[in-house]
Amino acid sequence: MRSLKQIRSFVAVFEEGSFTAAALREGATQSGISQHIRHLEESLGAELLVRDGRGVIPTVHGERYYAECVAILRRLDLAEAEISRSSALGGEVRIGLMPTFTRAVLAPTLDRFIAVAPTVDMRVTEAYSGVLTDLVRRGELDFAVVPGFQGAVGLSTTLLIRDREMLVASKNRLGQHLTPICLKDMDPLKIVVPGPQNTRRKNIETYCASHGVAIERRLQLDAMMGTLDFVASSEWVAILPGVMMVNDLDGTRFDIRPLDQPALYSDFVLIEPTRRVLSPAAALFASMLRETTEQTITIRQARMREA
Amino acid sequence: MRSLKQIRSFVAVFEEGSFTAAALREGATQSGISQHIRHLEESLGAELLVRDGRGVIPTVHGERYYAECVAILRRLDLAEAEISRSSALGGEVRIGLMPTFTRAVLAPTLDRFIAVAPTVDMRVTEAYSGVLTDLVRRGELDFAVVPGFQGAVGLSTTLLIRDREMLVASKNRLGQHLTPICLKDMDPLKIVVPGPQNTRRKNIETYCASHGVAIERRLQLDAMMGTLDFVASSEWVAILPGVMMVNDLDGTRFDIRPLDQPALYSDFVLIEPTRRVLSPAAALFASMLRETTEQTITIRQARMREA
DNA sequence: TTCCGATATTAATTTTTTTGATAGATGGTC
DNA sequence: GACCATCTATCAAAAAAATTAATATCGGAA
Repeated sequence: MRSLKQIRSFVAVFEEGSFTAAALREGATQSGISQHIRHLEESLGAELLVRDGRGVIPTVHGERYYAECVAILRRLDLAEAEISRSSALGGEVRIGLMPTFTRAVLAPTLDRFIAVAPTVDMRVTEAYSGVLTDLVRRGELDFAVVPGFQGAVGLSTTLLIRDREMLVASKNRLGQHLTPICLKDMDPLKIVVPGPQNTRRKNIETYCASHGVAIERRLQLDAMMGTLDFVASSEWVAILPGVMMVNDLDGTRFDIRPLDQPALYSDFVLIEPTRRVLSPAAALFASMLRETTEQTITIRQARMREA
Repeated sequence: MRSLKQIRSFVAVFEEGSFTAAALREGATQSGISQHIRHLEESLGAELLVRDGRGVIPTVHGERYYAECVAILRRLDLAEAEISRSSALGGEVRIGLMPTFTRAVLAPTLDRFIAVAPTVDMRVTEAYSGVLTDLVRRGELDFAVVPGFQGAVGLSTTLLIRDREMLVASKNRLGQHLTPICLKDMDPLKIVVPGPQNTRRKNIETYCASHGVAIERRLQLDAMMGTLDFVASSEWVAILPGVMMVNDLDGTRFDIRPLDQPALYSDFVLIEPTRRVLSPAAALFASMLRETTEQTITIRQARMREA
């Protein structure tokens, strides 16, 4: 007979592309997962997954069945959420944020959230988008905020915010703090960039290449704190999302100028496992995070108009 | 942890209104059902059913959860149907029909069906609507055709056919075979009727009462074959759905005249368990049954125009 | 070929489910 | 109001199913 465990196992294998990874995610053994899938296939009388030496590939049946299974799991989660956690703010909220968000908008969001939901057990993980995406897919995080991208199996994506990229340098190195700048006027650049696995790296390279911005030297730093510290004390510059620089708008430490002609925008999306539904507390935190970020941007725009 | 068995048990209890009945339907023991419901309620942290001495009554949570559960089971059934019995006509089809349908339209439908689906294991149950409804709800029949009525928990209803009621008497007793008749012109009636539990009984009584048709004597027969036989050999009459009289349109055995001023119509609906999806074979049989019945009515209308 | 990284298989173990028996509760009835 | 019929709850034993750990097997890449 069919069971939810079998279905959850299948969904996990489908999304992870491997029995072993699915076992890890489900807190089970590879052997157990293997048997679940076998029983499922037997009882359906059809192959769902083709095993090749390096993992699994879904069959046509598998694709269709997966779509239904995810929808079913989600619906079940929703039905149960409506009953169990009926609008009560409680339990735990586990979220993942990139340094972009932890630097400036996390703290004020947490302040507001904790005031409203004092009993919630809050856990924030700081990491880069690849790690966060994995954690969300594996169900270890309720949601994460990552750069906009072209989806992933098993994840639902919602645009959280669109923010402008800034050229950041140490104080008095750029001048005209908070006024728009055309990057081409500044080249050749000595620029600090994240590693090639980082989504923003590609955006930056593409922007420079297509607008003829010459780069004199690149320094690859995958440490956000390190980048800021280094930029603050050197002649190097960095291109960073505006949202992380709210606390430096006073110009005492950095010169910050929005890229212009053309402006460069970055999307940040909220990702969550499709098979689950956000708890009320998690949903509240997400909406507070959006609000705080939007306020941040509004404040910056006001300052920019002054400047 | 939650399981499909628990959910199926809950759906069964909800629909049957009793643990004991649910156990019977699920082929389990009352004890097992009881424990499933308890675990479900524990894991949801909410009561779903209130136990009173004569069965159970759902709570508000129970109502909502039930609706979701049925939808989920149905969706799962659909997903699996798409894979397993992917459009192949096979397996078994178990249907329930009242004598109204078995008398004349079953045979030609079966002829056509068997020709198209020779490998299907076909099982027909003849019974009255109450029994058929129970059998469908308990999942022992794929579908049944019963008089139109106001739904039942867990059953989906589709109108199959609307048919005209006929006054039936032995040959030459009414005269003007196949021409419309106003029942009031014939009263007082000596009429054979089904028992009060029969849906059509109520329709007949209501019709007579509201159109001032006097009934001299009633004879209650819950045997359709017996009714016909008795009517054929006596001065008693009966009011019967036209669909069961197709083979007697030639007038050699009965005088048959449609009720008129006003005409009396009866609805027949197809009922199936909401939680399941009709197999392709069952769906095919249902559509053939409808076609045959419609042809039957068309033939009768042609004959009536001739008369 | 050989190795590496997968999945499959198997038998023992653990956990869960199911059962049968019984107790308890409730409403209807005389 | 006691009795009766008909429910559900509980519990411990039995049965069934899931899970594990160890190991076999398979398929591709170097």
